Amino acid sequence: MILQKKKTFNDFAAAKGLRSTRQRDVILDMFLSTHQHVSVEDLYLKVKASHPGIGYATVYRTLKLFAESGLAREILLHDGQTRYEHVLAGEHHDHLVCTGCSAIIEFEDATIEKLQEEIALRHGFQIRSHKMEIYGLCADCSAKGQA
Amino acid sequence: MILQKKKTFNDFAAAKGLRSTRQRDVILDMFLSTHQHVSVEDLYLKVKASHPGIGYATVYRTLKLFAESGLAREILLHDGQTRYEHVLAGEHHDHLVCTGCSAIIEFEDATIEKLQEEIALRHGFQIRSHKMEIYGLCADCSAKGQA
DNA sequence: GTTTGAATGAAAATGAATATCAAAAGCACA
DNA sequence: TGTGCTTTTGATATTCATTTTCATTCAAAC
Ligand SMILES: [Mn+2]
Ligand SMILES: [Mn+2]
Ligand SMILES: [Zn+2]
Ligand SMILES: [Zn+2]
Repeated sequence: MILQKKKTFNDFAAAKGLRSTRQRDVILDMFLSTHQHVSVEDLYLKVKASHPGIGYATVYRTLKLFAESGLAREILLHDGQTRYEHVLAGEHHDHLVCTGCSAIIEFEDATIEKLQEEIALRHGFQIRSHKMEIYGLCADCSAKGQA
Repeated sequence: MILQKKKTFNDFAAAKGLRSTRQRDVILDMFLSTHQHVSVEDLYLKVKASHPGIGYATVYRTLKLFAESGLAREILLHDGQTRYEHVLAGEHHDHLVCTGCSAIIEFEDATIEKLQEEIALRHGFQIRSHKMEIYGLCADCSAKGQA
């Protein structure tokens, strides 16, 4: 699993003629050990804890490379912070975002995806990507709100 | 139509105890005379042309008020600029965004909206808002790409 | 008219993302 | 293993949209 992902990135790097560096190895390890939806700041702090020499800009640049390699996906929610999440092969999902506690719930809906394609077709539009986010209160937060 | 919208804002302002100012009147008129999806910068320039005294910050603040009053909707596409669009009573739509020419096509799909509600229900999630954007190439741009 | 607090506008501050550039490091080749 | 060339890095500066600050102006209640 993790080895497979490292291979994905190494193949990408090789194909692009990128050099292999200690920094990129460390950042990749750290990214693979995180859970969903890390902000650049989050990951930077995590990296800095064990490798204080690694700079901010490098984390930014490297995460962009991960996204480009297909390893990660960049997501922009409504808080002005870019986040990155793991991309599982052939999988796609969208998000429920709690405005109370910032929890993010993932979901997949094949019917919606299909309908999106039909809409695009109807407008002669070629889909390259899409985003769909539902904002509101998660179960916990709406329970608390009423208590 | 326009009178109705002015009333919407005036009622909101009254309810909130906001004062009525020349600036807000001008900005409202200008906003109502624009077409879809104005950026703050766009509107500021338009306002400045006839009312050079009105400041940047006031346009920002006032557009936020319009959104709060239900008159306008804030939309954040992937170009780092907040835009505002008119809200027609009881209407909702989403966007197809062309990454070639920046054209924005609006669409509505009741089935998708319904499915979103079902998904939320399944997760005990209370929807407050949602966004759905499809990025890609519009008919014109994909035709040009092939030519 | 006077008073009082909200609104305004110019300018400064913020904050995320990107660019700059000298120093460090990877890598091909001898 | 060393040399030379090029990429990468990291500290810092810069950019750009947005927000904040704060002295001044103004709306509106008295
Ligand atoms: Mn996710
Ligand atoms: Mn629209
Ligand atoms: Zn929550
Ligand atoms: Zn186009």
